[in-house]
Amino acid sequence: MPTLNDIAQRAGVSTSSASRAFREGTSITPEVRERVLQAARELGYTPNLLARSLKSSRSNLIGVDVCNIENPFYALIIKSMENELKKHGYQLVLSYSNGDPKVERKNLELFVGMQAMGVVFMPLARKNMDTVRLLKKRGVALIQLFNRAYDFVDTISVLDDQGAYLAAKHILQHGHRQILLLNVDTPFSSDRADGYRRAFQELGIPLDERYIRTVNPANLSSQDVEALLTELAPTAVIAGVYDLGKKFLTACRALHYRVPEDISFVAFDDVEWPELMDITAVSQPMEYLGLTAVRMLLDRINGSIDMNQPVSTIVEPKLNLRSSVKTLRR
Amino acid sequence: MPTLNDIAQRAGVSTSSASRAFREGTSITPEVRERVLQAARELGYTPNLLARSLKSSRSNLIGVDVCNIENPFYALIIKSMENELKKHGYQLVLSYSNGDPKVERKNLELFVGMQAMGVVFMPLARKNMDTVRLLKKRGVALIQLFNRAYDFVDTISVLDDQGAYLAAKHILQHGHRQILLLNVDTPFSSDRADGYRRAFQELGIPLDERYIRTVNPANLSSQDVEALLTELAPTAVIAGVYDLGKKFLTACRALHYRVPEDISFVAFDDVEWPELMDITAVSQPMEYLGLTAVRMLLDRINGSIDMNQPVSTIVEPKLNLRSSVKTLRR
DNA sequence: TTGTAGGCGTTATCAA
DNA sequence: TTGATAACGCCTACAA
Repeated sequence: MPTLNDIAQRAGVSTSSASRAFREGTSITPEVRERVLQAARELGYTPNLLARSLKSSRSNLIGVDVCNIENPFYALIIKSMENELKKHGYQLVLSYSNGDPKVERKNLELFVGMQAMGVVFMPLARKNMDTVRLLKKRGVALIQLFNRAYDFVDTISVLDDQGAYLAAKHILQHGHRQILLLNVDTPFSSDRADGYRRAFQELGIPLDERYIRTVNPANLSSQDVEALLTELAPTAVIAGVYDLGKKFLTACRALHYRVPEDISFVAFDDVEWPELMDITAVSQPMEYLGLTAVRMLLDRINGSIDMNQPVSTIVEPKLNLRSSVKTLRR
Repeated sequence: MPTLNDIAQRAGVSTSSASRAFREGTSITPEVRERVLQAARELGYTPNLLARSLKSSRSNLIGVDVCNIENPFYALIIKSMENELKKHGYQLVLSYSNGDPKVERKNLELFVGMQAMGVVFMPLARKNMDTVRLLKKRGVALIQLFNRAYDFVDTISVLDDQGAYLAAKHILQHGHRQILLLNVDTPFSSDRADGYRRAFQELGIPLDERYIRTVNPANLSSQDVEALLTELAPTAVIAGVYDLGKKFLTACRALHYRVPEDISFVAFDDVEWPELMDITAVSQPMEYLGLTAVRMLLDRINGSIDMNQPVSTIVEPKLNLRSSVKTLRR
């Protein structure tokens, strides 16, 4: 494994000159640089980024902890972040916590150890106060996505209640009254139930709280969903989160319900199948989320934001109208 | 930022003792170790993994370059790899090349620079011979996924022609004859067209080569697919790759074709929507692929495989039967 | 078991 | 512009 020294020797210059040849804006004669680069080519030399980072105390690493990669929604955000980061010379390091706070903690600590200059994570709960504080104290640029779990950390979140509001209103306006909201008990940005209630209120329609069902997507079986559907006999369903939409559709198949003929439906997160299946869905701007996250990180890293107080960006979802909501005559 | 030295001082021991306190299997008095760890806690110290890697020349980094993350299929492989890698103390570093060989090269070079101990990539073409050779020469454990582009590199691939064979046979046995294969021109593991032809041959059914259409998923518009469907009027379609399935379904919507009433369909890659839409699909064992990749990497890294010759693992896909293929009476 | 000293590969400082 | 020298933070003989 050739080192800078080997190159320097072969090129007949000092190590410092060799070092300079590999960096921009260093004072070096073009001729010397070329000689060094030539030697490097011959020996197949590549700068050791570990040593470079150690010396310069700039790792250019950004740690990203994702809670659930199976959701293609997150994949798109990662892609967006990776693209933007690379433009600025940073490298994305990926971890999954699967929503487990203990794993999240491990991952965050690892990022600290790797001297990551920035970290993006998606806290499901406020369970790692010490570790997050440590990151902050270390001066690591920090962003929490979707959930404002730690109030001293920059946040990017989505106005989920607005999504539920749009969905519920849309369905109500099509004449439905028994609208099942499959709500999630994760403490995300804002409670979908609020938006749901707001829609009823605004339209002056009485609300039956039984139709708001808080469930845990991780534990919920398709059978559970089937049971809910038969128990409550809703004419329409809002899936509060991506996975729940899948479970709803699976349950529909088992019960031989057709959408929208037998039951109307609005999905959350418009990726992959809603478009294919012509299903109306609440949509979040994934690329924008990723882009914003990176920008906020870089602003912190470059000190463009020198305030101590945390910044919060809230993004509004929209409703992509398709044909999964039937008009009911009453 | 506290260093090992600071900890040592505070604990009243030497740097080496402090160092030992953080590692397993080192000879150190429990009492001393505790004092060191206590000091670390007080100062919020975390070992600098960069320095550690530099010194020990073990970065524990595994670089993964993905060609297309939008395909949830890849996301699942990444998840599987990340899980397995973490168990063994390695960290996944992620990059996207989007199928661009130039970007792929950049990414591979970056991995070298980061002193990655292993690299997994998905070459679309054999365009980076120099760089891949360099990796190999450097002793980086190397795996190419899906495409045996470089013959001196370990490979994990899927028998794609088998997938196409199973699909075509299944459709033929349901009485179809005009079966459009949307084939891809990426030089993947094995040509789907071969499997398609094999099915016809085996059943002694004459084949019309016009029904094998090699297309480029990246450039192909839904309109193109519509045009193909109207031109050839197939009674069934096999989408050779994930994205093409989506485009097919979109085209169906535009043309008001129903699956399977008006046209039968088999998808490639059984993730996300085929199950929801009750569509028969060729399925690849994603978790197994990821797991195998990691095992092969670790074997190389640990020298369990000390041969020079490359290893190749080929996985067979299966056909998940659902109800998107109609039986034709002829 | 503990401490000392040297070095991993690079960059920064300072003279020349 | 160039080169010698000293770090960056850690690990590891080796000696005590």
